[in-house]
Amino acid sequence: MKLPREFYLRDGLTVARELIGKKLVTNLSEKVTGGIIVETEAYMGTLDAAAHSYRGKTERTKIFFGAGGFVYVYLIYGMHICTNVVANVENIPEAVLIRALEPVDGVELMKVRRGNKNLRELCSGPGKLSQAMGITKNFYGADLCGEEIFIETTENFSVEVKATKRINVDYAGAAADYLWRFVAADNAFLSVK
DNA sequence: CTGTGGATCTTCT
DNA sequence: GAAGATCCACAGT
Repeated sequence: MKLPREFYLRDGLTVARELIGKKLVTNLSEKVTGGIIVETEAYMGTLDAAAHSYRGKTERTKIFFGAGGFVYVYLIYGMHICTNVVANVENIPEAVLIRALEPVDGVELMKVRRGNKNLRELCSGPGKLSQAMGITKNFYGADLCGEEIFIETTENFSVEVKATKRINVDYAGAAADYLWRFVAADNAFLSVK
């Protein structure tokens, strides 16, 4: 079952926590790839010095300020795409970064996109999973309630969710210590070894 | 197996 | 003009 718009209209921390164990799917030119979300981070707008939306609305971050359930992608370090899900209602700029997936559907296609890496290397990081899923800058603003990219519920995937500190945000002052990263406990496909 | 540095470009100062 | 929500190749152990 595809998650409805209402799922995304709640606060970013709730959305980040509940996305663990759901399945992210892309459907491009009849080619489907999908994986279980095992790692997320919440970025909480005006409360959070690490969030891109912290300093207000710009051309890049305007999608943050719209309603939840849309995709925010951006280029990091000049070479990698990061995939985020916008959370909460209009004018509350929160988002959830998808950091790792456990590959499920279209694994062969993922390997082609990633250059024949082994299963554990396909989606264990934000740049990697974006490449494996075929997500590019063209997905900026894509609707998660549409057909090309969406998140659905899963059966028989229950895990313990753990909250930890976020990755690579030490520059964000006090916000660097918030426990706003959520992981499926002991999962083999997390981005950090 | 671990550690280090290069690649590459958008955004905001 | 500098730094960033990263990844990978390559060198050394």
